[in-house]
Amino acid sequence: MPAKRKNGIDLSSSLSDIWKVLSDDEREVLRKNARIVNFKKNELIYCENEIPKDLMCLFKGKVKIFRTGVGGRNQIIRMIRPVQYFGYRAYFAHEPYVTAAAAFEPSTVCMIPMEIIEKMLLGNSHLAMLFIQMLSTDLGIADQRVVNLTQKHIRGRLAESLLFLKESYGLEEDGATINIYLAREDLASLSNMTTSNAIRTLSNFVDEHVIAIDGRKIKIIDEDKLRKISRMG
Amino acid sequence: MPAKRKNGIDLSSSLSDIWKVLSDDEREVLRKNARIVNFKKNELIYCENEIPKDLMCLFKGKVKIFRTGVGGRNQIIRMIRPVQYFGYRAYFAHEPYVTAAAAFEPSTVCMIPMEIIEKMLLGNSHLAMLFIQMLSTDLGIADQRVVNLTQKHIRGRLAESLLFLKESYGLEEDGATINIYLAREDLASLSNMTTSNAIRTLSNFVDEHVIAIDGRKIKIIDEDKLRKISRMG
DNA sequence: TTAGAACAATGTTATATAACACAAAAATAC
DNA sequence: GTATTTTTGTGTTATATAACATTGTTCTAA
Repeated sequence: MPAKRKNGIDLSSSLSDIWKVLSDDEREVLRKNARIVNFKKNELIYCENEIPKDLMCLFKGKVKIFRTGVGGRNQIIRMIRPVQYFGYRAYFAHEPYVTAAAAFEPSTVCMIPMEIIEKMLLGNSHLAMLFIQMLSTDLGIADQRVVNLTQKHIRGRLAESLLFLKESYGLEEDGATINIYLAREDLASLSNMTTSNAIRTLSNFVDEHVIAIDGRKIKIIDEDKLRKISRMG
Repeated sequence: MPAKRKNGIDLSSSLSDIWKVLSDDEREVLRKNARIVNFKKNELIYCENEIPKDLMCLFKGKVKIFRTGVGGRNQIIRMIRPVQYFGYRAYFAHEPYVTAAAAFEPSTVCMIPMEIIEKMLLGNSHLAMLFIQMLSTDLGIADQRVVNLTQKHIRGRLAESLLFLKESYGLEEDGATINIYLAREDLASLSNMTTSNAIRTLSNFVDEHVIAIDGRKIKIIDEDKLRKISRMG
């Protein structure tokens, strides 16, 4: 039996991870309570200090989780790709959001009230394990990120970001172009540097034949070298 | 009925958070499977790349979770106080440890095999919620830490660390001395700076009458000023 | 009690990176 | 299609912080 559709989107295939561990009754509850929301490019999905209300699942598009630091300088904390969940951490910690989320490009997000999820969690321990696993993975990434961002030099940080983008969003048909187009400013706030330095370092990489750039398209020419730069700094 | 004792330690009062959400049967399982291990000052509790096996609960002492970064430079990621749990994240993420843990001072740790905990989790969703909450809180802290460590200047980072130590370990009877004595080197690797700079900045704070130092004892003289420095950088 | 190591303090130099300024190119609006 | 804003690119300067060197101090051990 195919799942009911909302705005032409098949919930059962899109919410895959969660869907798998649910009973028919639980699935019906989700169907009834899920909202599908579309966001324009650069539109805010939630913002700092807001009270978290929904579990969000990115169906389509690309989303950045970021935080405004000293002197209004933004720092990208995490990036979300389809089909990943986000927005639930603060609810579980009983805090307002400490980050904000915005769509990089036109995006479709499925929202399910956290109260529903929380109730479901108490009756379905496999669902709980899923959240424990996601949180544990993210915390491990955050722990490593702290060290990478603070100890590596500019070149190493930018190289790492490029590799991270490749892992996250993959390559285009040519097998080289990273499948996400970021402004230099976003690349900078992902790599903890100023925009000027992102631009400069990117140019250096081009001179060294590690990458090629065409506007916002970045082609990885020599991945080994990029990895070496990322490791060494 | 009082809980059985192991090496003179009362499990039921020490494992408080977890204990509360367990049934009598589950408590009995923990009693049977818990080991109490003592660690000397500076002794390693677990190390990087090791396979995680136990949930650990610090009963007595102080523990640092750290990571070896570029060029062997250590970075303290988290600090543990009694009665906090640690060592479980990597197991849930199905990874080897990305961090190491060491005792700052003579410490007593209760260890419970993660297999036991995982099984218990599937049958007790309140226990699962507890882990979800702990992980969510830690992830929020990590997210904020990334921004603080990368964007604040040395003075701000050190001030923040001192405040953090005060919040975590409290003050002594005099109402001013921070209740943990760290080497300058540890203070540095907690604040992402070199040992020299930790020493220098500490001396500056003394000159400015923000703190007073006597060896490794740090007395907070002007907390407001310290907060201001932490905010501004 | 002395020898040796670990730790703390301080000054000097080197350097990575931010900050600033400006020009060119591209995107967007009118 | 021109005007205006945003983004990208590049050179210059300033500065925060690491790196290094040296000395004094405290702790540890034989």
